[in-house]
Amino acid sequence: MPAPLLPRDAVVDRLLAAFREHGYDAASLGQLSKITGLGRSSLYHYFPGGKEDMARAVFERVDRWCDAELFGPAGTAEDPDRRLARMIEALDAFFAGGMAACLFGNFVVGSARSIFQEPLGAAFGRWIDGFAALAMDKGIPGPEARRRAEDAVMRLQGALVLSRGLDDPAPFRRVLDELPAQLLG
Amino acid sequence: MPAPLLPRDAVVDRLLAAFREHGYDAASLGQLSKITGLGRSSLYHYFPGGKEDMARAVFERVDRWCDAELFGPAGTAEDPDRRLARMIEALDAFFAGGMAACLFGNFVVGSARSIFQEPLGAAFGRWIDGFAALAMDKGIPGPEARRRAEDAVMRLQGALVLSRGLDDPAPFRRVLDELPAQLLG
DNA sequence: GTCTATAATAGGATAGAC
DNA sequence: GTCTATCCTATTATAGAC
Repeated sequence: MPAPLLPRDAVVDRLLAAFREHGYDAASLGQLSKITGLGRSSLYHYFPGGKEDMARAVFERVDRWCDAELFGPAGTAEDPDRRLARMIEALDAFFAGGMAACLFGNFVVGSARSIFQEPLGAAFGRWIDGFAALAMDKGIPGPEARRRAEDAVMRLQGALVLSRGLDDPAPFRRVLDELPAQLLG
Repeated sequence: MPAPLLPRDAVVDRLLAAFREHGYDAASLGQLSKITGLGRSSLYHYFPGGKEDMARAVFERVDRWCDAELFGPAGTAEDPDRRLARMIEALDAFFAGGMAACLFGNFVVGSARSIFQEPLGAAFGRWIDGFAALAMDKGIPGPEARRRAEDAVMRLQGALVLSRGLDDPAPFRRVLDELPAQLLG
């Protein structure tokens, strides 16, 4: 048997890039094959369930990324301000300064919405929970922390849409800069 | 010649519903034909340029809706608070309480992004300008008004993503409720 | 202005060789 | 694990009758 051209994780990374840029329905197997450098059959070897399997793997990868880079630090003893500073750095890199779309944001339309409805709600819920936990660690009372956390998620999602719509990273930049005061101030 | 089954505006309305729900790339002519009740050939009669023409017509229709329902009232002598209250009502209806996606938001991904890049930036710009004009009418200084207006657009877009992601109208509802204080307070 | 028919292409998915 | 070849469906778009 030939050796794998790419480790599975690398394949999933490239699939992620495609689903972020085109959305679920519009990401064609041809594009996915091209961007991974794998033939259709190789993709089906990794993902027997076809495109839906690929999207599921990508979805889970982003979920794991969030746990590791975003909300993993929440469990540490580090103070909330420093943890948030590291989250902001991670968000900036992950979203390419606001010019890369959010997979979850893309999946609220089209057939992805029905296919991934439950994990999608859970993923957004974890974002809110993660931010709320941070605010509560800072001493902000539960209901207010939750309100701020929801605001943070909305502002990030909205900033990604606006930055891409205007083709200008400034809105996303500003939301990141204001996040410490908005969430923990 | 047979009479038109639907006035052109009604056709565009139904196309809008499809592009909102599926996005540009994923909205197939089959779906568009089905949702309008028109055969493919009739669609090509209305829109000789095919899907791109249909999307253009839909885009312009939303633009006109914004002028009429959202920023048209900005020119009136009515006080800013009342004008905003009417905008909020219009937004609530247009976005079905947060459960209907935004066409502009959908068009920041896939091939729609490259096709509509310029009108898309202009549309988001008009949203910001419209809200900023309202805040300035209320006496808020230019730069601060502009900052609040950008925030308003981001929050609305983000709330639509979040409400659809959570399958819960509450985030959009809250953003609408808080809009008067956030923009004019 | 709408219809049926059709062309040409791209879509998702599978089979079997190596 | 990758490849080529293939199947079937759906896709965009056009032609021509009424």
